[in-house]
Amino acid sequence: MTPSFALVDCNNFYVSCERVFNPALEGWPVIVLSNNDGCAVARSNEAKALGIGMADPLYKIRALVNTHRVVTLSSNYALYADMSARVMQILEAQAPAVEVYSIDEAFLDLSGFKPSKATAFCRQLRQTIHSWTGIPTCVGIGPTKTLAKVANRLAKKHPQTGGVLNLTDPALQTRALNMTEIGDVWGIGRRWSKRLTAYGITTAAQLRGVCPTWVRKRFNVVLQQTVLELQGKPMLTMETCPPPRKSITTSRTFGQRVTELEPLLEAVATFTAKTAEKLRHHGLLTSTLTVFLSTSRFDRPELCYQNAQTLSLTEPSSDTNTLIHHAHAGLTRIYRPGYRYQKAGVLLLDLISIKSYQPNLFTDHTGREKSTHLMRAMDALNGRWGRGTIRFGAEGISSQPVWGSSARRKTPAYTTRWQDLPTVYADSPDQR
DNA sequence: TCTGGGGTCCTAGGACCC
DNA sequence: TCTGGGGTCCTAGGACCC
Repeated sequence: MTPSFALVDCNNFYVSCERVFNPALEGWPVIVLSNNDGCAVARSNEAKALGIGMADPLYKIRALVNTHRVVTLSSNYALYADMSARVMQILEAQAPAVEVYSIDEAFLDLSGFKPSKATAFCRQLRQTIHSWTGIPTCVGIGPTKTLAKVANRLAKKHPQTGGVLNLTDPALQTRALNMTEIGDVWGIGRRWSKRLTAYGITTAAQLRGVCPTWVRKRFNVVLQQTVLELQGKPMLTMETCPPPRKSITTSRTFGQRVTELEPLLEAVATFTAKTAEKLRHHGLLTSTLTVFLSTSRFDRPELCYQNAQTLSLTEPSSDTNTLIHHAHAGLTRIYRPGYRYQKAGVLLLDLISIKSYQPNLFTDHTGREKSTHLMRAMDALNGRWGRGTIRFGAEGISSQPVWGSSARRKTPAYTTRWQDLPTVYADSPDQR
């Protein structure tokens, strides 16, 4: 059976989610900002057409935003995560095998399909997703994941494809690869793009033509795989069940610079609590915690400082209290007065499943049991009434701490919080 | 003044061991 | 003055992804 992959990718995903609940945004240039309203992380086609680039800092595009009345929104991850789940649910129900690749993308295994059937199936799927969720998508089809990616990119770029492009045909493949710049190939970032260009390789078609062994020697196995995939030899397979996580982290840029240790301890406690919650949610335990803090990398070198401290736990744990203690110990060691800190975070490593945990001779069984009950109760309460309803004193009690991120234009959590449920009127506005 | 967050994988080099 | 070799493990840094 010839392998065939489809890549379903939501168009301008975050912006599309916002538009579902605010159709007035349709046709307008819209951008969604990163945490702290720092950079543009999603752009509508109109915003792209104005020249707003991915991850452009807001302060640099301020003039453009004002002149063209670009709508700027803070990111609303609760909404995007929920909308993503709805899209994926449709795929799971309709496609033979699905690999959720990111919040807005999934690979499908279409190996059983004839090429024309695959295209028709994807057109139908696209339509279903749109009418059931309001989210527009594009689909690329190819004999390898990398070629499906190429196809998807072209489907997005060229409306005449009707949102679906099938690159099963070799002649079409060549045409497509000739139209694709080297930096637009999946797996080729800015650095490699530059190095390849220095060798005179500037298109995907040229990259397909180079000797894989040469690439292996000059670059690495990852890029060699990319070459083979472009040649139509599948190196990457479907990963329908996600591999176990290796790390979990929470970090934030502060809304304003922080100089004192006190608020940093509070911020790090909050990040630790959040990370521990994720850890428990995944049924995992950690035995290594890293805490880090830094000034801005854009500061003058003499004002820059960054450091991290890694601590080992005597026993694997997912207890917020224990983890906060370690994080605080680490932070106190790396904190230096006199700097204007911009960011801090917590990283949990050496994760094991709670099922494979083995107590040792010195394990405090009563203590562990108590902790499990306490954490379970906390998670239940916060799940029911919202995150932070019940928290550790170390996290602070202010609803607007000095280190807090700013998110000035956040839309409601339309689909995940009862109070935020949108109201729909059957009559016309002037009758209200 | 203002510049995101959360991941994975590969490689080179050092430490250590026999 | 001459000063082995091979294997493994760990870590930091660099590259990529969305």
